[in-house]
Parts: sequence; C-alpha cells; structure tokens
Amino acid sequence: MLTAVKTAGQGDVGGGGSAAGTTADAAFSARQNEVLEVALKLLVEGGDKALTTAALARAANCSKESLYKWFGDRDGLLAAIVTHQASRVRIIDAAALPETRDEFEAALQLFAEDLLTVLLSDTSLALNRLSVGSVRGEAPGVGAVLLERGKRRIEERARRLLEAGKTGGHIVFADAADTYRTLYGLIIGDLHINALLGDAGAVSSLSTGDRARAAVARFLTLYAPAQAGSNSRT
Amino acid sequence: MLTAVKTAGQGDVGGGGSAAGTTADAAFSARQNEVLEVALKLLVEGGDKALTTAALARAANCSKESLYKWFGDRDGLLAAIVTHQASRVRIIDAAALPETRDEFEAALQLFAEDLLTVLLSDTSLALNRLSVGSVRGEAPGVGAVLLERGKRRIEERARRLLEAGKTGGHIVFADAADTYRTLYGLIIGDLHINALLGDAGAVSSLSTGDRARAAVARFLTLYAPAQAGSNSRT
DNA sequence: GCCGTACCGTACCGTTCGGTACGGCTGTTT
DNA sequence: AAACAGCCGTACCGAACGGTACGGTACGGC
Repeated sequence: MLTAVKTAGQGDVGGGGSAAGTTADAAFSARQNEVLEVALKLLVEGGDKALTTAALARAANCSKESLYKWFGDRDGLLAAIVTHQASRVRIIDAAALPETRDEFEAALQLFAEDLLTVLLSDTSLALNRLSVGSVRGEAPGVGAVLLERGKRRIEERARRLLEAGKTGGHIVFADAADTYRTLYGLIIGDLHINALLGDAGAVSSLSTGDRARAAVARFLTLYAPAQAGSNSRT
Repeated sequence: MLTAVKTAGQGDVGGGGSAAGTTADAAFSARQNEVLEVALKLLVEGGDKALTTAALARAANCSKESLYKWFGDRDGLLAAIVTHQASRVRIIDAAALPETRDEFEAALQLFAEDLLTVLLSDTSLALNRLSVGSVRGEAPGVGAVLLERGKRRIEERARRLLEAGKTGGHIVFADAADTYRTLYGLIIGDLHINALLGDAGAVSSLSTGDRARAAVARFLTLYAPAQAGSNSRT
C-alpha cells in the first residue's frame, strides 16, 4: 500500500532529536532529513510563500548558510522536499499479484483507498499546490517533473494491477492507459481539484472506504468480461 | 455551450483600440476590460510571478496609479481578472432541455466536450493555477472562491441536465451530487491535474470528441435504468 | 479662457526575500 | 593542545515588488 505519512504531531524542532522514522533516506543525511521535515511542515501550514529560507532556518534551528550548502538554492530545496516526501510514500506493491476474483477486487479496493488517502492528504495537497504554481509556460517547472515521479509510480502500480486482472480474466480492456484513466476518474472525480482549491467540504462528504467501494464496483461493471460492458473503442 | 474564448491573437497593446468583443462586461469599463485582457494574457504566458503591477502597467500602457485606483490592490486585480473571465465564459444552457433519448445523449455529449475544452484551455489552466497557488491554510484564498463561481455554474448546468435525464427515464440515480462526480470523473479522469502540472502530452492524446463520446457511453452504461447498473448505494 | 476629470509616465519609498559573508561554538582527529 | 570541520546565529547586500506621490497632458463642460 501507499502508506500516507503522518508528519508526526510532535514537530518540535531541535528537541529530542529522534528524527521521526528516518534511516538513510537515500541522498540526504539525518540532519538534512530533519530540516526537510520542518520545511514540509511549513509548506503544509503556510503554502509557498511561508517557506522562506529565513523562516525555515529559524524553524529548523539551522543556518541559512547550511541550507544553501546542502541544497544549492531555493529551487534545489523545493526539489529536495519533493524527493524526500516521495521516498517516504513507498509502494508496498502487494508483492503477490491477485489471482482469484476476490483477491483482484480486494486489490482494487485497496488501491482506490490508498489513492484517495494520499491525494487528499495535507502533504500531498501542499506539494501539488507548489508544483502547480511553479509551472511557467514551457519550462518543466520546479517540482512538476519531480512530483511526476510520485504520480508515475502510482500509475505503474495500477498498470500492473490492471494487467493482472486482465490475464486473470476478471476484466477486459484494450488500452491500458485509457483504462487507468477511467479507474482514476471513477475514484477521484472532482475531489482532487476541489481539495486543491481549498474547498473543505469536498473531502468530508463520504468516507474513503465507501467512495472506494463505489468506484471499484462501477469500474468492474464497465470492464466486465462477459457481456459487452461498453464501447470497445480506444 | 460554454464557448471557450480565444484571447484574440492580435494582443497588441495600445494599437487599434478595438477592444476585442467587449460591450459593458458588467462591473468594468471598456478601458478596464482592455487592461484585464492584457493581464490575463500575461498570466497565461508567464504565470503568477509574471503578473506584476509594473509589468501590467507597461504591457497595457496604463499607469500603476490607475491600476490601484480601479482594483484597489493586487488581490483586487486578481479577483477582477477571474470575474472578468468568468463573465466571458457564458453558459448557453441549452434552453431546451432534452426530451428524447437521443437528445439527452447529445446534450451529455455536448456537455462533455464543453467541459473538456474549457478545463484544458490555456486561460482556464492559468486561472486554476493562480487560484490553487493562492490557497493558504484556511483562508478562502484570493481567487479560489471566485473561481468557484465558474465551477458551480457548470455544476448547475450538469445538475439540470441529469435531472432532465432522470425524469425522462433515460437514467436512474439517487444522489445527484455523487452522480455528477462520476460523470465528471469519466470525462476528465486525470487530464486536468496532468495539464495543471504542465504535462504537455496529457492533452494531445485523444481528440476531445472521442474522449467525450467514450465518457458518455460509459456513463450511460452505469446509470442505465433497466438492469441494475451497479450499486444502489449513495 | 478656465476648471475638473481622467489618465499616463516616471520617480520614489518601505519591505521582503534570496543569497553571501563572518564570527563563534562544539566535537573530533592527530 | 592544536588544528580542523561542521554548524549556528546574525548581519549584510542587492534586487524586486507592492504601493504611493507628483508632474504633465488630453478632453469635455461652462
């Protein structure tokens, strides 16, 4: 599963020093991950503009000089935040691909719930807002491509899942990309964009479990193998 | 229909003076609409940061003083841009609600195409990026609520359309809001968020006509009246 | 001819922010 | 103990931006 990360309520800085979950995050030292955590918190709370180098240095009890030494410049910092968070959202990837129909349905259900949980989490929303805001004309934008890594990974998981369902004979489709798009649409609808726009009411309406269940049911109806579910096109 | 606005290729400023379509836009004078047009152009081309008061004054051949006199402050300017654009995207609202099954299907198709066209247009994307970026914590955000006006209006049109289909006996549903969400999801999928993130390839993949057709077919399959389409819940 | 209005262009101010530099503290190495 | 490396805290710089003020100009009413 995707395991959304709760940013640890005790975000006190400089305190106990127990650096959350950590362990080598790959490219960053423990101290650096600590700072990135605080940066993410600032971003979630105050948005793009709240994350100034001075504010981060103050909140994380580090010097601006260190920030620039570690991350180069502000864009580098933003990129680091994104990759850091991406590394924390790991895909368990249900090593065992589903075989039976029930397993497949359960896997779909789990995927749908994970997708809803992650996409509507505070951190994901903040990161998406940041990335969306940094798209200028044609340039890849600061975090856009990096955030894509997270999106692509989820897509990859879904793709494998769909293929498993196809070979298992539980669903039928021709174009995997289009099929994924449909699944995504059924699960998310306009929830994501509404949440991004700050519509608080959008999220609360229904439990993620119920929403996921409804989406999976509809998806299975559309792509049922026996009767011609819908259109064969695309 | 929704009639996406082409921002007029000849965006030259101070030139001919033929102020695009205009006519009293409601709250703004001709000159002000002219300036708002230029502002929108700047926003589309360069994103949030490109729209500085100085840049706008230079590009629109007006003085900063006038900008502040007209719009109060920068936020007022942004709000004015949003309302200005919202007033240009008018809903023809197909005065005649569909009666026959064919009419209903055609109306759905038209709605789907309009939605795709509008949501993926340059201006809509720029405005959405702006609004998304201006969401801070709990505050309504600068353009968020205002942009909501546009979203809500589209929702309203869809709602009426769905009700017409229900009374006509072409579809069956219990929760109108959830049904609309499903329709939206089938039409848009992850296209909108991908486009917002700057994924150029997202838009081109399929013609809007084909996408709309596929979405409508799936939607009608799910909500067909005769056989129990899917789940009755929610 | 004179005034009021509306506007443009430019100069200006205060603040903020990204980025750099320096001094001092602490722990480690040799 | 001396040298060193890493880091914090603070001060500083230059640039950009939001917002304001001032002088100049075109135009319509009286």
